[in-house]
Amino acid sequence: MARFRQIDRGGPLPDLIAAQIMAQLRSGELREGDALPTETALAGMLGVSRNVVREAIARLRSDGVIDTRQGRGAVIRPLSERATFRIDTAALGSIENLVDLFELRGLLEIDAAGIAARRRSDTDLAAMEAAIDAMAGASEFDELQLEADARFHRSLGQATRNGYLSTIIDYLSSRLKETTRATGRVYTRDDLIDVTIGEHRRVFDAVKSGDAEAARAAMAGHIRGAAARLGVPLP
Amino acid sequence: MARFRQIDRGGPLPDLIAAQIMAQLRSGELREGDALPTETALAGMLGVSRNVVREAIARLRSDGVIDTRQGRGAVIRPLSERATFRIDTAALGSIENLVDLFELRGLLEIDAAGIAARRRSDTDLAAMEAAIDAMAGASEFDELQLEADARFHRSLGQATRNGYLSTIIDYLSSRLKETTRATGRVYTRDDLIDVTIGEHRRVFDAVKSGDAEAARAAMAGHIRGAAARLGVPLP
DNA sequence: GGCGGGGAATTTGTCCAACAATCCCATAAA
DNA sequence: TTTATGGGATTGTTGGACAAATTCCCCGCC
Repeated sequence: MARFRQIDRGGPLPDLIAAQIMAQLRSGELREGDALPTETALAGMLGVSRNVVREAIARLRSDGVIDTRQGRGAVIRPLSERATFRIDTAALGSIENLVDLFELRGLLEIDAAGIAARRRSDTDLAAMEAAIDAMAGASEFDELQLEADARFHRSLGQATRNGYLSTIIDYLSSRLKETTRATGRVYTRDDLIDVTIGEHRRVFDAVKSGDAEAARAAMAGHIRGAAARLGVPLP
Repeated sequence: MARFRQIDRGGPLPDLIAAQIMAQLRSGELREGDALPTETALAGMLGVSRNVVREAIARLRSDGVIDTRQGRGAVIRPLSERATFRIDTAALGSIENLVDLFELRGLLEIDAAGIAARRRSDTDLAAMEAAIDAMAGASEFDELQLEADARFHRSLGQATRNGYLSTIIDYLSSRLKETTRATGRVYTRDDLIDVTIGEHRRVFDAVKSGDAEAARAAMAGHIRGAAARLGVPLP
C-alpha cells in the first residue's frame, strides 16, 4: 500500500496533499481502481485536520482523477476519464517540454490560420488589423506591444468560429508566455519592430484574401521566426 | 454587485456553488478583477456552511480562476491565466459544440499523423500494427474493438514523441467518446469491419513508409469517414 | 446448508465554533 | 509628510459533532 509522508508546510496544505497524491499516481504507487485511505486515516497520517484532506480530495474529484461516494470511499478513476487538461508550469523548466509545448501551439496556430482564412468575417479582419496597428503604433517595446501581439492571435483564433480551438490556443499561449517570461527569454526591440510586425501582416493579408494555404505558410513562418528569436530549437 | 441565489440540493454542494460562480463569470455578472464576497458572507447568502464554500473556492483557485490570499479575500484572475483547459460535458449536448470538438480533434490527429511519420520508432509501429490486428481479429463488434481503436490512436500519438500533443489528443478523444456514446451515436458492425480497419491500415502504411503528407491525407480521410458514420456534419 | 433481512460499523457529506496568520487601513506619532 | 502601530477584516487550519449512504456480518428462517 502507498505510504503517505508527513507534510511540510510550504504552501496551502490542500495543494500539497493533492500534489502528493498526484505524484504517487504518476510514480505508480497508486493505480487505477485503487482505493484511497479514508479521509480520517489520511488526516492522521499527514498530521492535518480532516477538513484540509477534504479540500484536497475535492480538488482531485473535480479534476476527474478520483471518484468519491458517500459510505464507499474514494477510488482512482481510469486515466482516460480525466476531466481536465492541465499543464504543469514546473514541468516547463525542462527545455524538452518547452519545445514540445511550442510545437503543439505552432500546429494549432497554423491550422487556425488556414481555417480563419476560410471563415473570417469583416469584424474579425478589423480586430486583427487593429491589433497590428497597435503593435506598429506603440512607440516602445513594452507590455503594450506584447498585449497587442496576444490580441492579434486571439482575434485570429476567434475568426476560426471554433470556440474550443481558440480557447486551447489562448490557454497554450498564456502558459508559454508565462514560462518564457520566467526563463528570461525576451524579444529585443529591433526584432519586434522590424520583423515581427511584418510576419503578422503577411498572415493577415493571407487571411484577408481567403487563401488558406498562404495563411498556413505565413503562420508557419511566423512561428519559426518566433521560436528562433526566443532561442527555442524547433525540430 | 452579483447576487447569489440560495442553493437547491441537487448534488454535492461545493460543485453547485462552483458552477454558479462560473455561470456568473460567463454571464458577465462577475468580471476580471472583481472580488468575491467573503467566505462567511457567501455561506450566509447560500444557506450552507463555510466549509462547503471553502471547497468550492478551493476548486476555483486550483483551476486558476480566482486568486485567494489570507487576509485579503478572493479576486477573479484574468481569463488568460486559467490553469486548466476543461471541456464541460454538458455543453456537448449542442451539436455545434460537438462539431467544433470533432474538428479540433481531427486537426490534431492529422498533424500527429504527419509528425509520427517522421519520428516513429519500430516500437511505435509494432504497437500500432498490434492494435489494427486486434481490431481485425475480434470476432464481434464490441467493446474490445473500440478499445483497440483507441489503442491505435494512442500509439500514433505516442509516436509523435510529443507528450503534450498525445495527451491532448487522448483527452479530446475520451470526451468525444463519452458524448457520442451518451447521445446514442454508434457504429454498426459492417462499418467497422469493412471500412474502418482499411482506413487505419492506410494511415499505418503511410506512417511506416515515413511519408508525412500521405499520412496526413490518410488520417484526414479517416476522420472524415468517422464523422460521416457518426452523423457529425463536418464543415 | 443456503438465503434473506436487519442492524451495526464504516465512510463521506455537512455543519458549527474557535483560533492563528495575514492583510488592509485608519490613526497617531515623529 | 512620512513612518509606526494597532485593530478590524478575511482566509487558513483545527477539532468535534451529526446526517446520509454504503458495506458487511450475523442471525433467524426456509
